[in-house]
Amino acid sequence: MEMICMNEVCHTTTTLEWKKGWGLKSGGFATLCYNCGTAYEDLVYCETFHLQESGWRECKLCGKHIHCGCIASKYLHEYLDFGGICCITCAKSLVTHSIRPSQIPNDDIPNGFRSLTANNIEDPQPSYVAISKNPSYVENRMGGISLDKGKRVLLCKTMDAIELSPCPQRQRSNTNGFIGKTKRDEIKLPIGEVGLDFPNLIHHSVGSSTFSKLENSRQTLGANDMYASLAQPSLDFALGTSLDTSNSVFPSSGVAVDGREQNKSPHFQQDQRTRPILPKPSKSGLAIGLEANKGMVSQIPVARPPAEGRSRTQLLPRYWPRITDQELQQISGDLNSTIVPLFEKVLSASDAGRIGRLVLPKACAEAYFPPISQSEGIPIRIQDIKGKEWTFQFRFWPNNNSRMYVLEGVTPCIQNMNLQAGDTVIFSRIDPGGKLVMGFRKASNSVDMQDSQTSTLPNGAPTGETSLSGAKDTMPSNGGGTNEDSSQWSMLMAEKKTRKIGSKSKRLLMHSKDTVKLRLTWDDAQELLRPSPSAKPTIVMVEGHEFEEYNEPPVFGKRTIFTARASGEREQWAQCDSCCKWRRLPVDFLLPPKWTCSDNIGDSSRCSCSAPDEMNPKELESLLRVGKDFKKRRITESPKVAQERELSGLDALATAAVLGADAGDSGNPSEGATTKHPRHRPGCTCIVCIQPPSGKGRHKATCICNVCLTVRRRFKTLKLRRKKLQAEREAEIAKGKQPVPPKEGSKMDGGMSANASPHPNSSEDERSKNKVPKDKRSTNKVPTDLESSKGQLDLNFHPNRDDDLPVEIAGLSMTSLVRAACLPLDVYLRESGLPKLGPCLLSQAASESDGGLVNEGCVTSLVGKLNENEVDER
DNA sequence: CTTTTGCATGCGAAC
DNA sequence: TTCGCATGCAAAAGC
Repeated sequence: MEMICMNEVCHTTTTLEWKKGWGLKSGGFATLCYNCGTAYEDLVYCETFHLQESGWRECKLCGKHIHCGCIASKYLHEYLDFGGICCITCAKSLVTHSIRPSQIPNDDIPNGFRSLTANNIEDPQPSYVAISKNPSYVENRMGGISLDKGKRVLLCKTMDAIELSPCPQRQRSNTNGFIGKTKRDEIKLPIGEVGLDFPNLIHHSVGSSTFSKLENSRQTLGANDMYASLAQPSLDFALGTSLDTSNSVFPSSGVAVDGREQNKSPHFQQDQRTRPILPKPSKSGLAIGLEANKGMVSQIPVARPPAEGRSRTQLLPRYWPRITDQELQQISGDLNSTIVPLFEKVLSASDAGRIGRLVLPKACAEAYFPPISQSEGIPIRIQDIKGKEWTFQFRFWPNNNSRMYVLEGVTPCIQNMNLQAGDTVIFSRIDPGGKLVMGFRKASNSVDMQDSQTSTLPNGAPTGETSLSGAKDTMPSNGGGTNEDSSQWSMLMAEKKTRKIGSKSKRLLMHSKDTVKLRLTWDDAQELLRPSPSAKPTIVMVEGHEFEEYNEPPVFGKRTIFTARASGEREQWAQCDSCCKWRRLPVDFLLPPKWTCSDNIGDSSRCSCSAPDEMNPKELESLLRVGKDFKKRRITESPKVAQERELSGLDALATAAVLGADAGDSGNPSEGATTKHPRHRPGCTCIVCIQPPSGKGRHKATCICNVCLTVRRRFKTLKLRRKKLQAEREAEIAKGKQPVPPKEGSKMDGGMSANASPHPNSSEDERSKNKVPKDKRSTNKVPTDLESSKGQLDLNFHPNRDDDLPVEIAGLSMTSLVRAACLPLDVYLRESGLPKLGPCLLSQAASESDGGLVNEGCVTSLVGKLNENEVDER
């Protein structure tokens, strides 16, 4: 039974559980909040309801007969505080005048729950009415409910309550989707299918008032079960439904299967006492949830408390099935049926081993599998929803006065599904029919090692690693050698992992899909992280590399789109939160979470929402598509690819170096957001991120890889540029102008000369060989000897890194800098009015250009220009 | 000799 | 302290 817990601390929609043993006035039973354990002593356990669970009752108000024992109920019924039940029609008449309990805000009442408190607030005996769409559920959990210390709570559930007072669907998540709106007919099953003999039920439904008679009643029902089972030619095992009244159809093997029938098993009797009632098969749960949530289907695999009340209150969360609403919807939609997830289990080494025994959690076995009294058990059939049926022996072993339930003969199924230790099998039920489905979910480690197996639903919808379909689409036809090796390896790894982690950590194991989602989310977050607007970075040097440290945590910035023009000019586009127009921004402009045109102070022509769009609709569409494509690519990127991407930062740099710095940016617009990020995100290809830690793995002095060659060439060009500047300065000095002092600790030079080598060890040698004082090396003084710089190339130096540059410096905008960077050196020099380089230098520069580095000149120009700025600043 | 079967044992979680 | 369950182990059965 669900209600809102009245404990102020808890106050959640929770499941009530009948408990016995405190000598409470309600006959030793109390109702406990499943969440916080608060005992509701006054929510008494109604004995009479038990007695009537499978019978018909006469409504005290209108005289209608109400069947209250099973899903074949013709009339919905309600429990009245003054005793007994009444039909829904009469209950509605009560509800019409009902008021809401003052203690519970309307909004706090979860979906499917509604106040039906008696209309008279002065009523010293307020009414509590439970309306059940699933009568058995309520019956099994709740009988009459009385006042709890003056608090008026109405406990009601499902359809008719919602019909009378629709609850917002946003509440649905609170109940895991098991509550919602559905058609009344959906909870009905044909009587024949249920297998009940109604007159018989009526016969023994009235009159008794002792618990033992309940047992008798159930025994009789058990007999009916047997009739039903024997009458059915099918061997299908109807899950769950078999446990209460009828619709289980056991294998016609003639085995006496039910401890209830034979009552031989003390074990089972004990269970019957402590767990008084087994739940009815709930078609309500998922069907309702799915019905109510079309169009808003969660794709997050949620650990769902099983629909059935018993298991919901007794199964450990680790056995709660995890499956997304979308998957359920797809499956049930395709099959015109409802998938009711029951429980799942992570396969142990024993389960997945060749022994072919799958140990079932006791609670699950007793809740969802047919009761067995004989150790040898019964054969049951489990099928996937494609119709592939597997027959297992469901049995138990006596174990320390208890039982250990196992499914025997699961090896073919396990192998067919290519499952290994660590993978998860998911048991579900298909309604109507109650057939058991055995799905699976691959473990993350096996996914990683096996090319990310993706199961496919019957309709072809990808489901990630979860499948209820029996893995038909993904299963190899036969375990070939490679696959076998892979399986063994995976199993070994899973076993190792299991042993390493230990069962203690079972509950902490994160399902692979969760990790993927988490990772994507983190990636997303990283992309949006910005330094706090008020934060001033502290530049720290770690092994000679500069790092920006922020004392304040990063904030989430506004998502922008980066583009690159054909000219190579990089742009950043941001959408105004107010007018939704897209505005162009400098590439290194960091936006706060909320940004409007008025914040666009850098562009006076478009610092107002009234300013027209800079782009025509076509360009805008193109821009948005670029952003979307990148996002899509990132989302659909398999973890493996993502990992490869993370590992290939160096290659990315090399590619960027060869193709030009903008090559990557133009393809991945949003990746441009790496500028000045407070934390470098995974996959970042910036020079800092790709630098191996602690100097390990750095390139040797003789390395001729693309990166090193490129950096060397750039370095040479830089030196040429500096030499030129030096010459200019000297010329200026000669003309009597004030020389521009070199900047102390120039980032550029510091990186190039002091820390610059990708080969730190050799660079030390070089330094000692060249006998350049350390303090001098750290200055911005331009080396005069190119050879002295050999071997001191710095992979940490990013020629394109503009993140530390001021946006506007001495009249130079970033745009102009980038533009300048794209010009060939000689063109740039000409345009800048700078004196041409000497023939030898020009030829050297030309030879570099001929070397295939299209952007070399651009980079050099940019660097030179920037250096010039630095010099000018000084 | 290998595989299957039934049970025992011990660890860890729940109570 | 109890219970559940993963797994070990020995006897039985099968090849």
